[in-house]
Amino acid sequence: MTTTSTGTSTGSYDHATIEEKWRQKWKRQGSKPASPDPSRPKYYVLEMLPYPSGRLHMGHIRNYSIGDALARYKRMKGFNVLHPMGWDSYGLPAENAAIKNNIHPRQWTRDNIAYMKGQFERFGFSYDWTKELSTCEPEYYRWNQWIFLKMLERGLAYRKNSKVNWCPECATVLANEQVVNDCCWRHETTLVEQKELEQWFFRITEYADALLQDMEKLTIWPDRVLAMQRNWIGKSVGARIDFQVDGLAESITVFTTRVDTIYGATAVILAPEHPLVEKLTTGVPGAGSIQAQVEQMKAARSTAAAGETEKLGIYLGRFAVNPFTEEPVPIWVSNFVLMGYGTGAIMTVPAHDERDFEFATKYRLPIKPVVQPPDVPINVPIKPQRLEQAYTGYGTLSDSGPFSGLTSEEALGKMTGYAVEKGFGQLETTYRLKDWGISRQRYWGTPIPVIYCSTCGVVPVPYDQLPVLLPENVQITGQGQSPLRADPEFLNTTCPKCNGPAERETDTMDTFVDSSWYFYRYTDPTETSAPVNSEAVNYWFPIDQYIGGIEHAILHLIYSRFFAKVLRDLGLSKVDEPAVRLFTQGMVIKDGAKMSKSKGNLVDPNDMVAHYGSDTTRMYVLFAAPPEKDLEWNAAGVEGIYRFVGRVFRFLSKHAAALQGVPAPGTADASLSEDDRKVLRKLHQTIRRITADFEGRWHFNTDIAALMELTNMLYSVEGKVSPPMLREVLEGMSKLLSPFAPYLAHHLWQELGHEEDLMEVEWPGFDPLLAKEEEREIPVQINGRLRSKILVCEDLPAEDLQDAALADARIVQMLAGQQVVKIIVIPNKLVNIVVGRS
RNA sequence: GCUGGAGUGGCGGAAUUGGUAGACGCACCAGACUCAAAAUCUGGCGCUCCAAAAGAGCGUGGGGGUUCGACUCCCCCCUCCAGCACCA
Repeated sequence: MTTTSTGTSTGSYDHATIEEKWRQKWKRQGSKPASPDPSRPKYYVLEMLPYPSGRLHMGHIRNYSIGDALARYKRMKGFNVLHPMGWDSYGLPAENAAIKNNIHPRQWTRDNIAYMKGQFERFGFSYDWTKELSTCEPEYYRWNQWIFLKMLERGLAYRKNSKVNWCPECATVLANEQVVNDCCWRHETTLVEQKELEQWFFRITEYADALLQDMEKLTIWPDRVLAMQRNWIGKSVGARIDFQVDGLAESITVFTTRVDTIYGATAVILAPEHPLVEKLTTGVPGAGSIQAQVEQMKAARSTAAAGETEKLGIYLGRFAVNPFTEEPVPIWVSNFVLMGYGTGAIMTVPAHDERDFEFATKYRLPIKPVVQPPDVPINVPIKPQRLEQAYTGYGTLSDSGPFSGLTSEEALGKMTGYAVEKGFGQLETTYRLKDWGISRQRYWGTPIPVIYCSTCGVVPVPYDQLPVLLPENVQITGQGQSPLRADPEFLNTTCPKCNGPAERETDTMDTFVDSSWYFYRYTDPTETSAPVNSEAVNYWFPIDQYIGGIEHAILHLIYSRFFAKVLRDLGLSKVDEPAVRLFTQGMVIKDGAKMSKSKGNLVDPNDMVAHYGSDTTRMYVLFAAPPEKDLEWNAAGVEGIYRFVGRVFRFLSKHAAALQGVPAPGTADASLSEDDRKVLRKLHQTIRRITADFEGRWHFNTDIAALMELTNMLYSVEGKVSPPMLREVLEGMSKLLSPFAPYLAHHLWQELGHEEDLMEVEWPGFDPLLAKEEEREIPVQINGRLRSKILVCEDLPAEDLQDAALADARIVQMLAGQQVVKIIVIPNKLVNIVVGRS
């Protein structure tokens, strides 16, 4: 299908020659560095930076084709555009490659970057490479350390011993966000274990409310991303209530969002891991057996896979006193109560909670309704024995002492207030979001800049000793302990405070730290005195458009929002949110599954480029589906785009020489032939359509369809259009094509005799008068059914349109003997004649 | 279960405030060019009835509703995808 023609202007389409020519030219020119320019509106368009895995995949190409189309459009619209690219270059695959192939991770990473950068260039993506950064280089990661130290000063970084997620496959700790269905996010079938370790955490929970609140500013983020984040943060407002343990000087604090149901509480249930379990069971009859059962429950839970597990209960042999009713309720332990949420203890209200209902039914606990649904009269309480399921909605309180008769909404406030007043409760807001564990027991990451001294304790590395360089010659084992521990030169140091012998922290940071703020650094990656150049950041921020995959909806995008707030509070930036607009593109699917190495359904961008060229590949991924939807790969579809590109090329090749030096056409109606007017109209309609799309919903598939229609029309009027008009339309076409198929567009532009760079040319405007149709086919309906069509001139007034419709021969015939009840006339749209039924 | 999204020809998809459903592309069919093929150019192409044309009927997951008119708005239901999931 590719030819070996020389690529002369009359040959068939030879993408290889054309694209190579422009690639060389662009390479010679180099990137034009974007810099702050207050005289022009700025536009920061950002695509998520890739991990340098070795080569780009189709998902990347889709992501970057969308971003590049936008960047090119905005540039032509006169914006000062920042469009950077870099490398998220720390991470496990480099280490695994090192173990497997005996190559240093840095070497492996740099080789990959060099290769992938070549791919970027081959695709003609218009990045400002002067802003390139790579997170594994000290110029970048030293600022991870700097930010860490600032966070440490502010209590936003802290160390604690805690249960953490451990992936045996990765041999490292994972953040909660990296655990998917109890498995590792990178090893979907490897169950994550719980390990007790000393770890560093970022106090993201400090910003939980801000992260939730500021979502209101993210009005142009996809709903599903906002929903996922809201869900992940999981705020719930409720109360803590203390239940005194009968016969012990202890109380059990439960968390509830439904204090209004507390008169219906018939038990208190603890998580098996609850610290009070041992004390509570000491001295009760059968203590040994009870404790053994609890231990068994704990063990069963830690190995249980995801999914529904049967609710099991163990009665502890003790009672606690409901502070509202002052009646004793039994204390149980159950596997459905989670230690990691709330207080690890709940009150059970079987009548008003489905889980409690199930548990109470199984263990024959009393079910006492205390909230009446709005449609049931208050003086007819639901009989417990007739209760078939819990009523979980709000309603009116009954059997609730002095609170009876209140609505749930009223009761929540009043009863919490009462508990606070009496000293056995307090208002409490809980979050599902947990602090971000950032320690990783791996080599290829940013060293955590902390020193442990036996006399001074935890000592931060002084700022003037940054960066703490990652040593290069280290034995990478993947054995579950940071390889840095085995490097005495790195490990052993002196304490900055007392000068005594000390050890460095040997864990490295989660690589999500790297990608949480890289887009700030892009604005000036050469800054040496701070993580960011504030002047540059203040000019470019916020990001006007961020584009990437939905898979980062929680991980990267929540961490980035957190960092934005931290950097703001450190005075490094002024924005609350990093990106005002987020666009999440759909996945690339083939044979019913997401393209992936493991599924074996990859289409290699390199093969596509070799066969069809960059323009065809880029246009295909934009044409096959609207960008937010999943894209089903279809090899025959690529052929279709290739044909279109060739069609444009051949048309131009045939006419370009004759059009050199031809003057611009007049646009005065009278001077133009019918075909000239027709093709000019189509051009202006196409400009209108594509411009509107860039400003709106980005349905590039329909824009490319519009360009196909324009091309089809060019063929249909070939030989009938005047040379000035042909030139006008082809120039317009070059501009309209340039965001999607830059090589072809530049080629057309040059063939038409232009010296200037098409990228610097102004985006075409459209003239509504020129875009206007002269005639229009109007459907005529009878009782809503299409019966005829009439051809009338554009904007024909309603009365005339009605007359024309009623004069139509077919309509006259069909209306014979009918009673016309009403006629609906919508100018430029339709006529609908309503006739009476007889 | 909760949250978000989707369901339109053989396929990908189009229809921006309710107004000709199926733009554009793929596949398929036919014609031109050719000794022939490929490539290219041109035309056809939702389904059913009819030999065909003319024409008629049906048709946007299903059922109801609002309207002169519904892929589009309202109510109920089904299916699929994604995320979360014993969160008190």
